[in-house]
Amino acid sequence: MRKNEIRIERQRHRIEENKRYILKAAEKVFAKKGYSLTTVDGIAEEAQFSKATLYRYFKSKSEIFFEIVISSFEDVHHKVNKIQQMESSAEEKLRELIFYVSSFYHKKRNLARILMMERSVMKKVFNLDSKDQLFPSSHHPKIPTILRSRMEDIFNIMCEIIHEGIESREFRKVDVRDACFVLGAMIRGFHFRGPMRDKEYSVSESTDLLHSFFLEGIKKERKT
Amino acid sequence: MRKNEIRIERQRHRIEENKRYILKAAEKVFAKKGYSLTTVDGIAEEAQFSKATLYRYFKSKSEIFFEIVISSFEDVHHKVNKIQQMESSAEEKLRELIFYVSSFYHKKRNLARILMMERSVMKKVFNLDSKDQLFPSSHHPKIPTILRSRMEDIFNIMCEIIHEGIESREFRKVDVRDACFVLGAMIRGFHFRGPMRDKEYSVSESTDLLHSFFLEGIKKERKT
Amino acid sequence: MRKNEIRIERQRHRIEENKRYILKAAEKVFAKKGYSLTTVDGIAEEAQFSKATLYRYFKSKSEIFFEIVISSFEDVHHKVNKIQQMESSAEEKLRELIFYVSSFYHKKRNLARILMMERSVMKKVFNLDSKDQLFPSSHHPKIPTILRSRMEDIFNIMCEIIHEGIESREFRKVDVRDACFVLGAMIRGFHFRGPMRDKEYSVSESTDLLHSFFLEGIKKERKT
Amino acid sequence: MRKNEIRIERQRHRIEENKRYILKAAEKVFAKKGYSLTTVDGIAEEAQFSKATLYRYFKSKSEIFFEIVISSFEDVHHKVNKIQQMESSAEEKLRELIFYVSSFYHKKRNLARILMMERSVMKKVFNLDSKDQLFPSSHHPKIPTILRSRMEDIFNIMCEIIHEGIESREFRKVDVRDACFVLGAMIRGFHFRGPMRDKEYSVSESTDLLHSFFLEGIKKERKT
DNA sequence: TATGAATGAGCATTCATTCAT
DNA sequence: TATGAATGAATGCTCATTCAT
Repeated sequence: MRKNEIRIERQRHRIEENKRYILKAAEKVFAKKGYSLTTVDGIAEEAQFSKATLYRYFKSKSEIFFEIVISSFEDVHHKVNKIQQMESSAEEKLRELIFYVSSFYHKKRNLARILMMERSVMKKVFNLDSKDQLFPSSHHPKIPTILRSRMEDIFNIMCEIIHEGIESREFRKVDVRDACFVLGAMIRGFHFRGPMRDKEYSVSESTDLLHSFFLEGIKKERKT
Repeated sequence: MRKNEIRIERQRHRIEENKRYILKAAEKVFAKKGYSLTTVDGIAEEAQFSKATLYRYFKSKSEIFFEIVISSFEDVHHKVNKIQQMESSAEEKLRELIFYVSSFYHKKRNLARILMMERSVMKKVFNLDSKDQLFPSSHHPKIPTILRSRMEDIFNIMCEIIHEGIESREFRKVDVRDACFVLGAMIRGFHFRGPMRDKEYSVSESTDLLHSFFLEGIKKERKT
Repeated sequence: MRKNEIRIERQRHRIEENKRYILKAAEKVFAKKGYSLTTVDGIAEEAQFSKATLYRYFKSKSEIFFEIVISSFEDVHHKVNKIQQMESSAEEKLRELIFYVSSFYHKKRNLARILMMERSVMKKVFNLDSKDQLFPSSHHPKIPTILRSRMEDIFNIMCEIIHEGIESREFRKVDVRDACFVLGAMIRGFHFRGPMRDKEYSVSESTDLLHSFFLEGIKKERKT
Repeated sequence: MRKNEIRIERQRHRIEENKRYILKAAEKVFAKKGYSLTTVDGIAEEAQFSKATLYRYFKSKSEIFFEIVISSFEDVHHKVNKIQQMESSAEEKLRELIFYVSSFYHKKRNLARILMMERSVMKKVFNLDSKDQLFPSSHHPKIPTILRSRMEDIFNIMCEIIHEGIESREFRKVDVRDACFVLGAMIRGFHFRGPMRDKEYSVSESTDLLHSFFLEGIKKERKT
């Protein structure tokens, strides 16, 4: 039966691989076109599979999108966790965090854009979109729940880092959550710059910039 | 003939009024549904005009959207200009600016979202998007140009304010454009918070928060 | 305002006419192909409208079908009612009834076939097909209810006629409903003859046949 | 080689068994869903074989259906033949016949429904339906012929029984074929009752009912 | 032999846009 | 001028059937 096991294993592997491949292609297209303008045909073409084949691997366009999003969030979560476990000053960790989130946004800019910005679409796509009540536990059962919990995890780690900084007197006594929101906002806002900004910042440039501003503000130091 | 002129004037007026009315309705719908999910039927229904009538006033769905965006930018530009002309400290102006932009985002959140985020849609909508090359210079010929110039104006005023602050030694010697980008990012990012943040901030709360962080950073003051 | 009224009236009329026209075309196609094999494209082609236009007049393929069915039933109900009000012997009425139902089946054979035979399709199409719970009172709200009540009306009239015959001692003392079922079955079965019977009966031939068999049976009369 | 023969025999046997098994599963699904709504996937799942495997045993969805139908007809033919060979009065035989056909319809109701009713489907399935002319004589070459001849056999036996009854003066002098059609119609119609009849009849109840009505009619006996 | 994988051809439905009155 | 009517072009999704192993 060994043989059989191996074959099954190999098959599972191939399926996984194909899925990954499709997701990669899909991500490309989603990133280029946003959610609504992305057609399953388009994904299929990019992935060089037939449309019908995509439907063998995924139940729907929205599931494809969901898988992409989720897997990105897993990555972030993983990485952020690691940062938190580093043995360094809060400032150092913060820098690392900014760097990582920045590079994440840099790479996944368009994906994040969709997620955060095509909100009404996302609602239609993810939520208990009425239809899902018909096929109760088909689809990912609690799509938004998973997402939300991943997001919260990440957010909490950010909070912890800032908290540590305050404890160690590296940082001012600020409201941790407020600070966290602001930091998140800065990074996010910096990478979603709308169509205006012409200057391009590399990830490390933007990290420096954001890190410095978040730490120091722009106010001239008071002598105290 | 006088009479005729008056009538024409009256008509022009009515047309303007209708247009404004339609735009208002459209904005409501766009804000609720985003660009892709908004249908011309939907706008027509909201405006209580027939779809065909909309097409008498506007060339296309995208033009409607464009008009809305442009007019919003006019408003911002106007207001920002006013702030710049205030007789106050840079810090004061900055506060005012943050407050205004915040409340703008607050009100026009969803519109801005669309603008900044459904980028590929925007490209399709505004640019010489293949199709348009077939009907060259139909549509608003240089749609993005107008937009861009408005944006630049606004951006420049922000820069000036920060510049003044540096001159007056209220602010550190930072790169003006960098600071501007960061400030913009903070405000923008703060209002596009994605689906996670649960806490709601009023406009003045968020103004306080952002103003304070942008000025002071979170680093504990050095004694120097 | 007269003019306006007239115009509106005329429009309503045109709409009605178009609807009827489409329904007629659709009935033709449904009759030829059955429900599942009928495509909206097919109907559109038969009606010489664009597919999209059909959707202006009807919400869905199933609604089109439903309208056809309902209107047929209205006809039958109307006619059957009339027969019941005739001043004749039960036997006479019965004859009339058989004749009418026969000719109905003759004309609408294929439609009836669909209705009675593509049962699982019908279920999917008519019933609270989950989806309808989303658009609660859109669509015909109680599609099967209307149908059922029409059917019951018709059935009840049949019962009455047989009942009268028994009262007037034209007929044996049989269970009214049983007799009704059998009569219905005879007519129905006679016209849905499957692919085997080669002999063609005209409506009056079949009426004679069924009437005579239903009245007399095939048993040789007993002297009693 | 004997051994080889045995092995081949065994294989043939296994193939037969699998086929039967698949057909049984398919019948279940067809009965539940009708022809159009039945998917090959569904059959495969019910039969616990892979879809591709079904295609090793049968050329197409329609062939599967055909096999089911044919085998049902073989059964009927066999049984009807037996009834005809009974040593009893025509009335007795008739009763038996009605009982058997009734129970057949009762069991195979949905199958028969498909066969008789989804006619256009059947045409598409069985006949030289345009497509088949491209692959001439692939598929069962004369599918409907086999069917037709089975049907005729059965019909003829029915005729004989009625004929005997007339000869033996049990029955009136009616046209044998007419009577046969009517009888068939009664049974058929009684079991395809459309969606209206609420009362459920057991096979023997319905046999009694039909037998009695077919023999006696509903007319009150004349004293003569 | 048995089967997982792949797909072409369709299908119901939607929507921005044009046209005729 | 205002609008009801009409539609071409898509779009997400399905399914019978074939292929490669």
